[in-house]
Amino acid sequence: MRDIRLHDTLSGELRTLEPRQPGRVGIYACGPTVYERVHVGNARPFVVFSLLKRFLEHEGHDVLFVENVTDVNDKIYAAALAAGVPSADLARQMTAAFVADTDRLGLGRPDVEPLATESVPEIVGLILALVDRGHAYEAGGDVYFRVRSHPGYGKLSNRPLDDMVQGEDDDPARPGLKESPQDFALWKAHKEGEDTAWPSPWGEGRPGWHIECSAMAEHILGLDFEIHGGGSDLVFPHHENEIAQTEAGRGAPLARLWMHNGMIRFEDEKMSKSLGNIRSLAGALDQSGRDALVMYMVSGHYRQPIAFSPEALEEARRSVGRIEELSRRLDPEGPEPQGLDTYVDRFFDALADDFNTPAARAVLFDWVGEANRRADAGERPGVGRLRDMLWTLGLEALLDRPGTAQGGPPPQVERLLVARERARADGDFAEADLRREDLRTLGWEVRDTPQGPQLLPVR
RNA sequence: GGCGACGUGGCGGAGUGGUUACGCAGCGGCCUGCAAAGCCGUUUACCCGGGUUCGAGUCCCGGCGUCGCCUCCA
Repeated sequence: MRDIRLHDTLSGELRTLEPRQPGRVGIYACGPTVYERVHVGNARPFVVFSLLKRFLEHEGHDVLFVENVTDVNDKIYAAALAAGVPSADLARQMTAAFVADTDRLGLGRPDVEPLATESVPEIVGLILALVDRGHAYEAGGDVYFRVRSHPGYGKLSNRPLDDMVQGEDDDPARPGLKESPQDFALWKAHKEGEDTAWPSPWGEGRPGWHIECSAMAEHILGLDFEIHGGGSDLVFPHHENEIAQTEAGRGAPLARLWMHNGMIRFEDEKMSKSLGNIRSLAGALDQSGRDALVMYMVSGHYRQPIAFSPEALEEARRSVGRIEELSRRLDPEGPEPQGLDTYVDRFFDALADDFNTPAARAVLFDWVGEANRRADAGERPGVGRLRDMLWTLGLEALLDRPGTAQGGPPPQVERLLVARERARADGDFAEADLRREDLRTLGWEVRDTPQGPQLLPVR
C-alpha cells in the first residue's frame, strides 16, 4: 500500500492520506442540483472521485463513496413553476436523468447517493445542535447560522469576514431578519408558491443548501472522515459553510482532507448553467462515446481547468484508438511482457502523487509503445497489469472492445473482400483498390497482414 | 480591490535545480503492390525583466497576461 498524497485546500498543501481506521476511506463529493439535465462540467467530480475510489481500492483500501443529490432548492421551484409541474416530480425526473446520464460513463455508481429531501431528520438534528450551542438563531420561521459566533469561519477560503456578503435567502421582501449580512440560512420558512415543505421545530419549511451536506456526510460517514470533495467553485461559500456548521455544531471537524477539482471551460469561460454555455453530458457521450470522454477527463490534472471542445474530444478519441490498436495485438490471458513491471509501478506512483492522471497516462502510453515494439519483434505480449492500469483510469473496456466484428462481417462484405483478394492475386491492383473503397463505404477497413487481410469496422 | 491558481514545443498536457515526458497533428524513413496499423527519426519548448547558483522552465523579486471564487454554480 503506497503513501497517498493529496492536495488539501484547507491547509493549502499536499497531505498524506491518513484514514481514521487504516484501510478504510470515506469520500463525500457534492453532486448536482437537479433542475435540468447535467452538463459535462457536472460530470467532472463524478469522474474524478469515481476514479479516485478505484485507485484507492487498487491500493487496498475499503472505500465508501458518497455523492449527494440536491433535490430541493430555489432553482428547482422556479424550473418546475416554469414547466408547470410539481417540483418534486421535476426533481425526481432530473435525478433519474442524472443517474441515467452518469451510468453511461460506465464507472459504476457511488455507494450512497443521498437526497436532501430524505435527510430532513438529520438536517433538523444538526440545526438544533447549532441553535443549542448559540451558533444559530430563528428569525421569522427561518433559521440562520450566526457566522460571527464561529471564530474559524473563513479558514477554508482564506478570506476575512468583513469582505463577504452572503445573499443566501436574504429575502428582499423580508429585510432585517439576519443579525449580520454574512449569516446564511440553515432552514427556510415555507413561502408562497413553494409546493413542498417539511415540519420542523420552527414551523413548515425546507433545508438550506449548505446544511444538507454537513448532515448527510456526518450521518453516512461520521465526523472527521477522510476526503471531502467537489468543484473548486464550491470552496466558498458552500464548503466554508459546511465546515463551520459541523465544527460549531459538533465540536469536531467534518473531514480531514478537502479536495477540489478545476472547472471545465467552454468557449473561454467556465461551463455553467447560469452562464448558459453548456454542453450536456448526454450530448457529449452521443458525440464521442464514453471512452473518449473519460480519456479527455483524465488527460488533465484534476485540479487544473480543462477546456471542452469537439476538437479536444476528437483528440481524446484518437489517443483511445492507440490503445485499441494495441489491444488487438495482446494476449488477453497472458502476463505482461518482462521488464514492464517498472512501468506499472511508475503508473501507480504517479497516482499516489496527488492523483496525477496525466502523468499516469503518459506511463501507460510508454507501456503501449514498448508492447508494440515487442509485438513488432514477433512476441505476443500479454495484457498483464495493463488491465489494472486501464481499470484505474476507467478505460478497461478498451481491452474488450478491440473493434473486431461482432458475429463477423455480413456476407456482402465477405464477398467484396474475396473479390479484392482475387484481384490482388491477379495483380489487378486498380480493381483491388476499388473493392477496398467499396468496403470502406460499407463501413469496413481492410488491413493486409502477414496472416492475410483483416477486416475492421471503420472508426 | 481581496483570496486562490495558472502562463511549457503547431495543439493538448506532465515535470525534477543539471539527461527523450506523454498524447494529437505535420514532415522524412522502415514495412506494404499501394495503403492502414506499428516502429524509427524529426521540427532553436518552457510569458517578460532582474537575482541566487558552477548550472533554472524548475528557487527568489518585480512586471505583463489569463482563469476561478468573493451572488446561485461541479
